[in-house]
Amino acid sequence: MARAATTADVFNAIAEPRRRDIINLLSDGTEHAVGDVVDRLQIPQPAVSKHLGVLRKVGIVSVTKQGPLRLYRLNAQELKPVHDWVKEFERFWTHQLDRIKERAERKMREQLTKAKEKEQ
Amino acid sequence: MARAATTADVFNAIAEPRRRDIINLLSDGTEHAVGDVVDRLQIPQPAVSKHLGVLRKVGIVSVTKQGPLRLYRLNAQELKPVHDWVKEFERFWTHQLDRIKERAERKMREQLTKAKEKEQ
DNA sequence: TTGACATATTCCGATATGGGAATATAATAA
DNA sequence: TTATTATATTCCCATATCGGAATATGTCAA
Repeated sequence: MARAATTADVFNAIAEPRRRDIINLLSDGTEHAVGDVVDRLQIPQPAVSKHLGVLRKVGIVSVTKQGPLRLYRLNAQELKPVHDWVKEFERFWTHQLDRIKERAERKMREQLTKAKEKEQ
Repeated sequence: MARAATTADVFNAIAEPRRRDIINLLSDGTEHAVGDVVDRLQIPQPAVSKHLGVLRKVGIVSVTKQGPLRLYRLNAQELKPVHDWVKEFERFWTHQLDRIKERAERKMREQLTKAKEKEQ
């Protein structure tokens, strides 16, 4: 077997930087025509259409037709599995911050102690 | 150009389900030998070595040698970029929950109102 | 119908993949 | 040294990729 298809799941779909760019652009919650994405991200139109096709296949975006335009909108909740998975690791860098904070506080207490000692 | 290498960045590296499984296994913070991963995840040893190689290349895991064993440990902070990116979309499902909560609360207030009306 | 515009699709080529099987390498013990 | 155990690497294959270029499709207006 080869590498999983980009349309296999959300994790594969968002591996592409340009697709994340597109998602970011759509994250304002409004509908965007393909040409809009092309203009704003400076990506050739066929590439945009293809990327949107991948995102649509995994449900991250949905389309509605309006005349000759195709309006894409974000279905952000499809990203929740990614969030849920990576959230488990939040503690690793949060705790790191805690440790930094603790060290800073200890230092401050030490400073206070020193100052008090001087007073006497 | 073809699809980006799995070692191109964290997003590509974690697209593989088995690699996420390995990351999950290592998330206890302790060191694990390759054979341990093989036993627990029931993945052939060469596959595990290859996946760990990808994860090492992007910095998600690091190795130390201990006799014939290679002990792998997680560098979870490397997952922060993923967390940071996807966190932006948290509001989409959080707000959804808020709406559900609001509806539930409104319903409860209505119930209370009805009960009061009955009292009189 | 014809033309103009918006978008999708197809074809191409270069590339990397992940799995399996076999094999190589490394460390240690007997 | 040799055997054993742990792990990494190599080779092969089927497959899917993304980008670019060209082209097809669809919608509307004149």
